[in-house]
Amino acid sequence: MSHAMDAFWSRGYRGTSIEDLVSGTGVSRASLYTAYPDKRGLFIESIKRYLDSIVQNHVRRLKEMEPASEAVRQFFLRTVEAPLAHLRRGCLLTNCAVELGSGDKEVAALIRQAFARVEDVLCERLKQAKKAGALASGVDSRSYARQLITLLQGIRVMARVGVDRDTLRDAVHAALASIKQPRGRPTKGGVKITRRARAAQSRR
Amino acid sequence: MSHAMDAFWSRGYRGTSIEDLVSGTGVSRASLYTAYPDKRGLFIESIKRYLDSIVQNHVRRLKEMEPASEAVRQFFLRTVEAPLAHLRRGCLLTNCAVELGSGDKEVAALIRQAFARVEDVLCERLKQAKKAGALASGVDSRSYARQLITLLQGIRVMARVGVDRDTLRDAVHAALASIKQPRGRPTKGGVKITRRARAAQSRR
DNA sequence: CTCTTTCTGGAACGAGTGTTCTAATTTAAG
DNA sequence: CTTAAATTAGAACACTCGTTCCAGAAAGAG
Repeated sequence: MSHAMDAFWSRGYRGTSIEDLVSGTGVSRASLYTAYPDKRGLFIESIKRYLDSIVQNHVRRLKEMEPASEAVRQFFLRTVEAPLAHLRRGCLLTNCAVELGSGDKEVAALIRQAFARVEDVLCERLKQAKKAGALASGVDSRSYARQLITLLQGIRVMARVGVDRDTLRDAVHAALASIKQPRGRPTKGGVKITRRARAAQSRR
Repeated sequence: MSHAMDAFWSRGYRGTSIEDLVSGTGVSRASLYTAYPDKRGLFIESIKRYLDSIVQNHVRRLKEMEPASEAVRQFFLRTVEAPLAHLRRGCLLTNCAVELGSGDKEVAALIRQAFARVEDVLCERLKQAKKAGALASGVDSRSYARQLITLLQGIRVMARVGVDRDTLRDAVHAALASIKQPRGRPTKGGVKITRRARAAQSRR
């Protein structure tokens, strides 16, 4: 159920009641409990749905874009330049990670696994970027990937309490300093930001 | 109330009930409500207590240690080498930031303000480190500070779901790569890690 | 049509929530 | 001691929570 995912995403696990899910969608209480064993079961299914849609989408773009250095760069720029509502909502995985911690082992494992997957893809692309000369040869791809995915979680936290977009932009640009920027402004699939659009997004 | 702070820290705002606070300490329901207007009031007071004790302590060490480059380095090493229980518990501010988002404006402002304060101190010390030649002159102190405090939030998220300590260590070392390390191993107040202690801490 | 299955709204349940109130008990002051 | 203030345990209140149950409506199959 997509509405369940949205609810958990916006209001968290404890913050979302069965009533919210029932009234927010056409499904009845009874048939909800025939489809899923309990709230937690529905929650886990929502996480998996999130992984297969939102996360999968980001990963795909990260994997497919060329050159690799630009794929990595855009991966973070898209995050930090996202609409304000998206920034405030954060990431379902990040939110769950903090709310539930490692108390629920199944959920924790699911989240760790997703983090590891993104780290792997980042690492792979960083290696390619290094081979292409867009990344200093002294940089360890694995460590750098780990740094970046940790930074991503931090961005999600900061954005959620309303830290200025400029602060997040600064953090990202500093972290991406080791990646050499291409000559012209990127346009093919890249995030092209006009001054007008930028001003509109920064508004809070 | 120190016990309230601990409870909110470990189990979050929604996860902590008045009953938890009453049974966990010697105070009665009635006198709790004479001391604080409601649960939220007590919660805010707990956050302030956290700021004045835990955060203040970390900031003090960050400000006082010499040289500045080592102060910054140790600030992050202490975090990542902390006992496992501490890592799992995370940071009260990070946890609250994610759990409550920017819904509660007073809480959100309190947290943003704390983040900004740490950022400022980090920035100040980075400037000193640069002047001392321990930081490349091309690095912008403000941006770097923002990168580091964002990374810190990320560490808190990752640690909470049980991501390997090695991963976090890697992330930190990569992020601190721009800071030149001193000649000998630091001992005066620094975190000295024997191989035995390291093995014990990494265990999970 | 009938029969069977699936789904519905809504009642009901027991437990837990934050908060208020009362009455008894402890503590401190004069 | 007496008197007054503070603090206690615990009942009570008005919810909300997740979950189960049930009578009826809808839908599909034969």
